[in-house]
Amino acid sequence: MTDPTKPTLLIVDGHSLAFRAFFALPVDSFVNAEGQHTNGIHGFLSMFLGLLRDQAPTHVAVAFDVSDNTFRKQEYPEYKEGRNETPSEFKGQIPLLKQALEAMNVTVLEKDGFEADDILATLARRGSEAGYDVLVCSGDRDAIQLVNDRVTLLYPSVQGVSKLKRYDPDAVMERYGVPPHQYPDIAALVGEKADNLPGVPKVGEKTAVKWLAQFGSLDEVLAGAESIKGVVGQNLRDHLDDVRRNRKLNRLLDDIDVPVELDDLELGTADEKAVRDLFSQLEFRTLLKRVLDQMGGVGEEPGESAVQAPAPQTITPAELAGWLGAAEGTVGVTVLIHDGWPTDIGFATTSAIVEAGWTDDMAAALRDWFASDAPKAFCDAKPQIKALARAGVRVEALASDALIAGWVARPAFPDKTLAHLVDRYLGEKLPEGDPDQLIATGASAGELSWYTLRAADAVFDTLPETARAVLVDIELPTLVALADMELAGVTVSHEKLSALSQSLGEKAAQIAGEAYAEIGHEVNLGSPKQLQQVLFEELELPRTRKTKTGYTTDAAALSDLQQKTGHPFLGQLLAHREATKLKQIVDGLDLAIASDGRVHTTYLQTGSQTGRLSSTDPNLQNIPVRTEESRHIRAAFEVGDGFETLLTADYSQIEMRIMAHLSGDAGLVEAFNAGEDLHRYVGAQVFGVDAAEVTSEMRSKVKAMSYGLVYGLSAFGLAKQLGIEQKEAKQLMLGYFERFGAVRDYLRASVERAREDGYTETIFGRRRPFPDLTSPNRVLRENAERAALNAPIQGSAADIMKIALFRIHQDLRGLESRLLLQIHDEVVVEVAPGEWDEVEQIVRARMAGAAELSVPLSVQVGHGSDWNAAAH
DNA sequence: AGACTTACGTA
DNA sequence: CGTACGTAAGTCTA
Repeated sequence: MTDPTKPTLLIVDGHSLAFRAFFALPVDSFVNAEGQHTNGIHGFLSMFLGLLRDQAPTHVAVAFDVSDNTFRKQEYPEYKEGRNETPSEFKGQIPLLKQALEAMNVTVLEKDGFEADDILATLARRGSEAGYDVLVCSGDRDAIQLVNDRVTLLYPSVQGVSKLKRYDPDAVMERYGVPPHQYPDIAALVGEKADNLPGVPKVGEKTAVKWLAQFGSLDEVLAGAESIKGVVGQNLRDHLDDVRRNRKLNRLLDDIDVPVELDDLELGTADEKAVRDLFSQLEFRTLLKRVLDQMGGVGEEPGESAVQAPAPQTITPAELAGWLGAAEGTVGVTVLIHDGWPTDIGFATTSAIVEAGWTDDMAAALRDWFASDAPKAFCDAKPQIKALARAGVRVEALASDALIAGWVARPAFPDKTLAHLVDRYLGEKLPEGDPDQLIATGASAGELSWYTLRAADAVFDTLPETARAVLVDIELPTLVALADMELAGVTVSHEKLSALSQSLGEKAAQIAGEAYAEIGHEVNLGSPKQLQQVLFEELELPRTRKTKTGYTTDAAALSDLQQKTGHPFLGQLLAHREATKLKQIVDGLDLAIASDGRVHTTYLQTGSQTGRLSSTDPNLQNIPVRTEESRHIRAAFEVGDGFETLLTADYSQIEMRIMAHLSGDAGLVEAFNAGEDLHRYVGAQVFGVDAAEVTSEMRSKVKAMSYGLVYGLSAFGLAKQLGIEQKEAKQLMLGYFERFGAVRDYLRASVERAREDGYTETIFGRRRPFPDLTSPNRVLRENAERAALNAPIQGSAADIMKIALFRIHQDLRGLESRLLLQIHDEVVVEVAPGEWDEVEQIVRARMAGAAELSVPLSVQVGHGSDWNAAAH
């Protein structure tokens, strides 16, 4: 590479390379908890560290442009005009990059009135005169002119910033056909679009090289312009001044006053504390490790380099209780599972690892410790806690779950595995198994526990105070409740479902037959593509809203078409859709009934960006309820054997109440405190009539408006939903805000606040980053605005329900009754004989008391032998 | 087989 | 041009 006896000076164009890195790395994958984009910084530093490692420079400097106000701009005001605006996600990365370089004790240079390339040129000259090997790293082609026997250019290739092409004089000759000092002549003739320097029309590299070879120099080309034939010759003659101007502007100044001595650029060691602080804020784990490894020098934290896990000791049941009793601090735990049952177990402190296969003796030896208040850290605790529970081991004192901590930190990009967390937060590699080996060759249960413990700590350290409270006071207790709910499952009647499935199937078949008769042939009614053929080409119905691949056939559009044309096929299609959809849900549900006659969903605690749960396999949070027919499905959810009844409890208008609380809108707060029918009350206010005079039409309008508010509904959307003119919708909104203006003020202020902070926060401190709020892209920005408007409201509701949920779960200890389901604002409890009164009291108190708002939390409770009956 | 698209169920 | 999810079927691509 470079001569080891000579000092090597590396000079880097910071701005141009960070900008290339910005476009090379996915912008959305590099966002820290504050919403700061970091892809340009990350990409630059990664490349920079690679340079330090591979080129081993002894002296280093990174140069930046200060502003657009350069001597070139003064000479030619159009210089660099017409460029696209710098993406907002990139702005703000440069100051942080400079901070990072300064923390690494790398000299950062900039000079008012000049570009980074001029600093590069000056230092390259001074370095080569002083006998250094000089490496110039820039993404600007003008830097090619700096190449000579002592100066090599490293130029990023199109594949990305990490691949740098070396240009020495021979390489320049080979690529451009001229020696380096002549490259600006080519550039002057061809022009540079990025700098808004037009060249000679129709002249490209080929022609420019030919002329230079022919005439010897640019001056001679210009002098001999008369002799060049054809259109290009004329073009050249017409643009002589442009070429001269280009050549003047693309000459890099190698004698500007850079107030630094070469000795000052000697590469030192990083300021470890500064690097740690900044990289922790930027959430750069891997880079932190690389910096400390490469530039660490003194003061490395003990243990930091010793990332080798302690050797795992296989332990006997007899020894285990003693080991656990002696362990200090939080213990990392990993339960390996097969078919829901434990197969292996491992424990780790920061300094020791023990592990063993799962046996009954082991279970007996563990039971007391797991039930004790000794703190335990898991990674993805829920399935492990469930497996332990199946084996008769109850887990108390869940101190951390690394996976959930990672989600609380970054709800948009939750790390899915321990390996991700170890990589991101520890900057280490989790030993990987060979997937071809039948027996795992990767980390053992004990080793996984060791990584889990350290990763959980590392994630926790990055969390802001409020997020720590969310994790510890809300998420972890919720997790324990969810594990029990999943284990319990809910009884679903196979008999009811198969009867339903059959009748829905017959209904669908009959409707399909009628539909085929209507259009004269069969068609796959489930195929949007075939339906488009039928609707818009055969039947020649008016086209609907466009989709990516054609025209939509969704229910709203079909109803609309039906209104317009009255074509019978449309009604048949809609009815068929409904029947098949229901049948599909029924069949899916039936298939999910386990051997105990119950359906056990899995709640994803890290599945949403707002803080809500989601439910999968099967999803029990979207069981139909709206139509009469669909309620038969809910009727198949029954109280289980040995229990007396199902209890359902749901919050009334919880999101509107939260909005009343957050906005402090006197009218809305009063509406809730009045305790009447909310929409009737609001309707009376908006339409200026007595509550008794609010018609059902008025009521449904304000109801739609109220709900829409929470989602950032526009007049357009409101009009569409209510089937009214946009003008009327606008009037409705105006009337609404006349009475409830503080709501609008709150919503606006809340989005503005989020734009400044880069994130939203719920009442309980759960944060969600919104980097797109400052995007220049209107669609992205407005989408982010609506989501940011909704996030604190939906998220606060989720927080409240979680708090209620785990408190109910705790209160139900000692009773036989148990929680079964959570559907966002509703819970379902299976009540044991004789426990109704107590259970109802617990549920009401815990739900109503989950948060102290300026309006009451109203809870509706019902009971019945099935879910449908209980809902009334 | 896996990714994408469309459609649709819930709060 | 209404937020947050999960599932299934059809269709396209490898």
